[in-house]
Amino acid sequence: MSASAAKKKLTPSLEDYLEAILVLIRQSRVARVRDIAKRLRVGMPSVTAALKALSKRKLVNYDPYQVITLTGRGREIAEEISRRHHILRRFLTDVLGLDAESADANACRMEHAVDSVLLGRLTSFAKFIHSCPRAGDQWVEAFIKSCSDGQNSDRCEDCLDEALEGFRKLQEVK
Amino acid sequence: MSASAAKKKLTPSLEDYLEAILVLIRQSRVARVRDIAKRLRVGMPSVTAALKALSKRKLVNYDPYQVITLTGRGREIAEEISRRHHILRRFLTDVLGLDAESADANACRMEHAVDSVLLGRLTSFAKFIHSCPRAGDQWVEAFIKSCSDGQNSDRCEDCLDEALEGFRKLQEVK
DNA sequence: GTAGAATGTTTGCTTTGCCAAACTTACGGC
DNA sequence: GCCGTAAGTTTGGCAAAGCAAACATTCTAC
Repeated sequence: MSASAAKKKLTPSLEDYLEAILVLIRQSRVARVRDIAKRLRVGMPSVTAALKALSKRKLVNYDPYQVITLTGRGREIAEEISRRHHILRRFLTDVLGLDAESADANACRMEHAVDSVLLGRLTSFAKFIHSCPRAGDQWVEAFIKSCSDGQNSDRCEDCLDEALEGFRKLQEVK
Repeated sequence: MSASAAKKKLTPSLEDYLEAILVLIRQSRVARVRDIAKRLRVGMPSVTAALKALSKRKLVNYDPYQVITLTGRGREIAEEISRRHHILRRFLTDVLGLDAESADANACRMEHAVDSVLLGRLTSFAKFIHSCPRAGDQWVEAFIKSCSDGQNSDRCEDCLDEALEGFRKLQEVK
């Protein structure tokens, strides 16, 4: 009904632009068309078009040839997207043991696909692993090692011993 | 340079069509335009267009008004996509404890975003959890419970005891 | 302070994906 | 066997996203 300019849901592409602008501003105080283009691997005309679209939605302040800034709402949204990216990337590196580059590339694509429930679960799971006595950092490392070793767990017993010892200490404390 | 019709990478949209066709064929032996449209929540003209595109790539056998079948290559690709979907959905339900509907919706969107390395990690991780003495099914259940309980781990000690007992048995066996 | 390079924008075109309306084909009931 | 409806297709249109080439502006180096 109301064809108002503002609040419709963003496309993945526009989300990418918004996120890129935020990152560049954080990095170097300003976002330039050239840098946005390079970062997203698109041509400058595409950036201009995107800026107009974002401007129409009141998410960036855009005047031709002028400095690009985010509006309040634009910054909010960009930060939400950035947060998603960050959570995903951390999960991929810290839990699944992907290398930084691969994690970032996957996070970049996944950030438009996961809903907030799933995102919450990923966060909880990472926290749970970290704090649960049955798991913990060494346990995650054992998993990651088992991946790069090709096959798994020759050292399952050592790991178990380690865990047992940890547990005993934990129980003695109480 | 060869502008050959066949092997270019599929768009997410075409992947969806291919997967839908496979699912419908599995379900009821034939795929009809109507059912594909309903499944993907698009209009029938979109389906016709997609079928032509897939036909041009030799992934489906398409003649107007005729029965739709997959070619060998088409089936291969469709099964690969279906496999991705399945792995993702299982991870989301079995490890992160999402409900079936939410898991499916997320898997549906994620299947176009994750690369094969990540997919492999998800598989390995699920297997690792399942078979590692420090984790196992009860451990996963404890996580999922901690999610629905709002906050976590009153019963951390019980869980620990359980784990300890399991370990002792395991070590006695050897 | 001005010319050339760098940056940004416009124009016009392409592709992909979707839809509604109009048209065509096929099938089931009589 | 033919007729109407359901299924499928075509046509024409729209929006998003991209690019190259041409044009405009700004900056920088002299």
